[in-house]
Amino acid sequence: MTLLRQGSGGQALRSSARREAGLTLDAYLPYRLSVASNAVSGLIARAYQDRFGLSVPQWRLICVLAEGGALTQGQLVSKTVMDKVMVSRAAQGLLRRHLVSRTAHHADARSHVLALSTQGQRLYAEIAPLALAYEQALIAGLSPDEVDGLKRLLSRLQSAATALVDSDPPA
Amino acid sequence: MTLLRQGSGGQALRSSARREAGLTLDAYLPYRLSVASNAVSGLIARAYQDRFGLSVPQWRLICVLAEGGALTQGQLVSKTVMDKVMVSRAAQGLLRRHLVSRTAHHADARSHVLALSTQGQRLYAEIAPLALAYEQALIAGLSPDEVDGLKRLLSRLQSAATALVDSDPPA
DNA sequence: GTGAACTAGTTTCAGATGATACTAATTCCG
DNA sequence: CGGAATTAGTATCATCTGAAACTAGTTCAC
Repeated sequence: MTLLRQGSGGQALRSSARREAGLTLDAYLPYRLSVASNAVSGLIARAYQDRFGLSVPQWRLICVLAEGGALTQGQLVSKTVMDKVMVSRAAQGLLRRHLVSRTAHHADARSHVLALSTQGQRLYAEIAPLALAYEQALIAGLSPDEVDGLKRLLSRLQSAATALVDSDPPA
Repeated sequence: MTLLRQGSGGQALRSSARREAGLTLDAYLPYRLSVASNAVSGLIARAYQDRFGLSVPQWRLICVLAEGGALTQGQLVSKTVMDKVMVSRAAQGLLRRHLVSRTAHHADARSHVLALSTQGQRLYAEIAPLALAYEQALIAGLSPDEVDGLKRLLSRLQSAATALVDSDPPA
């Protein structure tokens, strides 16, 4: 791993400095996490895009609306971990394609309530099995315990990261 | 979790359809992975940007060059899992700041060999401890076994995803 | 009630990103 | 050798993204 070519005139940091630093990209968790996530996201994104013309943000909205019924964009923001701009844009795309309906909020005229249209529900019913098939394909060979453990650790990293963002830096 | 408000006039899919689909965003691994990764990447990216004016791609190059000595951009591509355009741009930025040197490849005039400059090495020595401190802060509370397991599972997901990209779809 | 402070959502603008096309050098192969 | 096919790296363009400004509606406090 570290032994890949370096013969060609390389003048790497004397290994003492590296050992002192203790830092290798391949062993660095944030890097590993990012690379794995990009690989998976890319796969999923291409699948939804190619087959249904949906972006990932759009798919997330559909998914949450299918679970949760009618929601305002603000509620969607908190349920999807996307910012309001992204939700707004994704919603507009879905609206154009009549996959969601938008009705005035009964008590707040600024707010709109989004819900899956019949057509949107049909699309959801079509995509959901595919989404699950991808998940299955990805975790094939892992035990249910491993999958649970993985999810738990991911949550942990996520909350650690958000905590650090707020309460600032470790150095 | 699924019980968050939905009282407000919601007409969620009858739960039978959901159970049949078996799909909940919060339980969907690619989503969890993406959210966790974004949180961590955002944290790291901001840290490097604010304190050193480095983008994550630039930091990756520095890191690999510190490990591996002098490398061509092509070698950097394969070591960083970034495409050649990204490597090219990151390299240009580092070059502008004289953090890397670029010399002609002895045997191939198309190719350039990049290496950390003295200044670049200084910067690396300064950042590395911070990077490790962030990693430590993120995995605080996890046992070494858990961390190893996590890395192993991430690798597994990554290779499953790339395999699926090539050999196409599971449905 | 009326103005200050706030929230929902959209728009705008600037920088990041990715696919594609391009240039220059190299290799392959007859 | 000499031209077709490849490769290293860059530039171009169109899209995506995020931050901040903006609009419209609401709440709060006096």
